[in-house]
Amino acid sequence: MDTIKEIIQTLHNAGDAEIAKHSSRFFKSGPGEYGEGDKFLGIRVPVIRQFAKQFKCSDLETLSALLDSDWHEVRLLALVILSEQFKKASPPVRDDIFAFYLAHTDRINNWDLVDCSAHIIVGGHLVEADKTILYTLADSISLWERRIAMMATFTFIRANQLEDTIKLAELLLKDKEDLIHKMCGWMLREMGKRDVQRLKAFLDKHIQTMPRTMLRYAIEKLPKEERQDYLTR
DNA sequence: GCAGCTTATGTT
DNA sequence: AACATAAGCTGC
Repeated sequence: MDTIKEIIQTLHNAGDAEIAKHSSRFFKSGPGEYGEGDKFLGIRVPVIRQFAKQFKCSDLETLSALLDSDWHEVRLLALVILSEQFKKASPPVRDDIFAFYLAHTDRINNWDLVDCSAHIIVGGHLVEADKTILYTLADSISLWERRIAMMATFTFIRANQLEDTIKLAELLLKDKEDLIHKMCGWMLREMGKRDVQRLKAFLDKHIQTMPRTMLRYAIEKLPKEERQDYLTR
């Protein structure tokens, strides 16, 4: 059994000051920015994924302690391990992991932490279940809970369930955060790969009020002329 | 404010 | 190896 201290020490040893400096800027950890106060060890994602294999058997208590870390990569490690465990878990264990995830959203507090896990754990749990909780998350004051809600629909889209992506995008249409505009545009685009008529219906309905970034992401896979048409309407 | 570019990462 | 995706950055 690896102790929490051993895991954190292992990550500390793998850190690189230059990468940490770059990550700190890239993930907006400055005052007033969305990642305010976050601290970085400077470890690239593929290296974290290697460590996740090494520590894949960590229990929820250990993962909870890792999520409590001030270090961004320690939290990322915990979420990669948790996501991998979810994929291989039995239904009752999946229930536990899902509940654990929702109980720790305050520590899933940057876009990469959401994007590596929400579609696997929240999407994976809800794809064959009641999805009401998504609308609670989408209504949260937390930017990250709202992003988790939309990211979860990635799994629904892959299962050809397109309805929730549209409903959530409509709920989030007036969101003030650029990171939500991007996420909605991304999922709308993915939805459009399955049903382009449905995407166009959404665009025709909302083009006057959609944030520009959401629109641009959503139309990215349309033919050039159609893209141009939507951009100049 | 917008369109296009750069870097890191994941998938096939 | 080639392609697709995210984010931030930059010049208009």
